[in-house]
Amino acid sequence: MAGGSTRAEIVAAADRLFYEQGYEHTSFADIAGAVQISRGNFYYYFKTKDEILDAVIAVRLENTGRMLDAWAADSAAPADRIRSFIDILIMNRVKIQAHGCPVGTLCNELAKLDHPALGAARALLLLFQDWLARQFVALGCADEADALALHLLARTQGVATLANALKDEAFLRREVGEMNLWLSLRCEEIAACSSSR
Amino acid sequence: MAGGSTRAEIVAAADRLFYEQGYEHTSFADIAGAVQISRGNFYYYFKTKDEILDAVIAVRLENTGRMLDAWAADSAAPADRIRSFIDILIMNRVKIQAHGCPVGTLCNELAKLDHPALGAARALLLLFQDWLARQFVALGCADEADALALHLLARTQGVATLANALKDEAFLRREVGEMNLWLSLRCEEIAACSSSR
DNA sequence: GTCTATACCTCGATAGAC
DNA sequence: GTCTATCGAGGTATAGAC
Repeated sequence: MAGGSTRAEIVAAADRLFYEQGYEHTSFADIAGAVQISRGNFYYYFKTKDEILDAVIAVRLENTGRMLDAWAADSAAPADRIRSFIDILIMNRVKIQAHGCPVGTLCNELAKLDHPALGAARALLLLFQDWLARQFVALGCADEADALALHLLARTQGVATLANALKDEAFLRREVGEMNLWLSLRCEEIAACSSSR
Repeated sequence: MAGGSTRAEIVAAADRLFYEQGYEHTSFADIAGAVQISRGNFYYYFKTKDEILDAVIAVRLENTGRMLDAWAADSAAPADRIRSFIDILIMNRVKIQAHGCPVGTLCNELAKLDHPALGAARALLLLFQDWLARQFVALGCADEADALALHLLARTQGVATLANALKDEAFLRREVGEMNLWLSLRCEEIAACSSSR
């Protein structure tokens, strides 16, 4: 259907522009221009700017869920799955250096604007947290799974923030190495602990 | 002098509002309203919005420098000085949960806007990095001092981002504990290494 | 479903009286 | 040094022709 495709195009363009320029800095004219439609037509699909933000967050939730499913399908071992998560910093290093983490920077901006959609954006973080926590449970750290998930999430956020501010790829790669090392040490501890039982 | 004080008041109000609401979301009317002067008078002190941003960053650089000097004066031991840095997350926890890290969120926003002042904002991060690196050198980790400084800086940024997005004080306190533990382990390693020499 | 035209507001910025 | 008045640009949002 042509209508469904136009709507999807608008959301995709808004998704990209909100990431690259920020939510508030992106105008309807910017989005309409990117999709090559008129502003009037734009309003046929979305009445307010908040509506399109909700749609963008919803589509990001879907895409993130699919990505996590793919990582789970690619690797059976929980440690390898967690490494897939850490490696997004490398995979997306160019965009991260240019625009930061899409999730972290959005939450950041919405918090400043005191925007009601912060709750929805927060769900994106919780999606990652829940998925990571499940991997840590499978790894044998049930007691601290949530804390470990948040710890790793925080470290990736910090690396993304500094990589963006300093445009320092060597730093980014070094920190990814540190995170993988941290994970390996955790795995060794668990192996030692369970074999001594 | 009354003139100098008005200017300082404008910068102080802009500093606070840029932190709380973001740079772009804060209008001249907001700042003028906070200082209780007219918009016209505002332009007597600052011709453009970029000018007041530069002034805010300059005053933040001064204040940060003073804070670092105070920490150095308070503690002779480099490890204790580093702990002073880590503890700002606790000291400023309420504001961090509400508005994030003043430095990180500003760099974030300026990167999205592709704003020329990003370079100046980056100097704020480098001020922290240099100071932390000097403490790590004094601690006996000269070879990796810069990397350790950036690592710690990244972790505080990540904690601030998540604490802001999730409004989770328990997480913030837990991560501060982890960072202090990490520092203690580093100190033990150094002590063991130098005694075995 | 897509367009043009436009209302209405707030923004950054200027001019000039006092 | 402080004010009022105002400009032009650009923002969100609406009305209505096609």
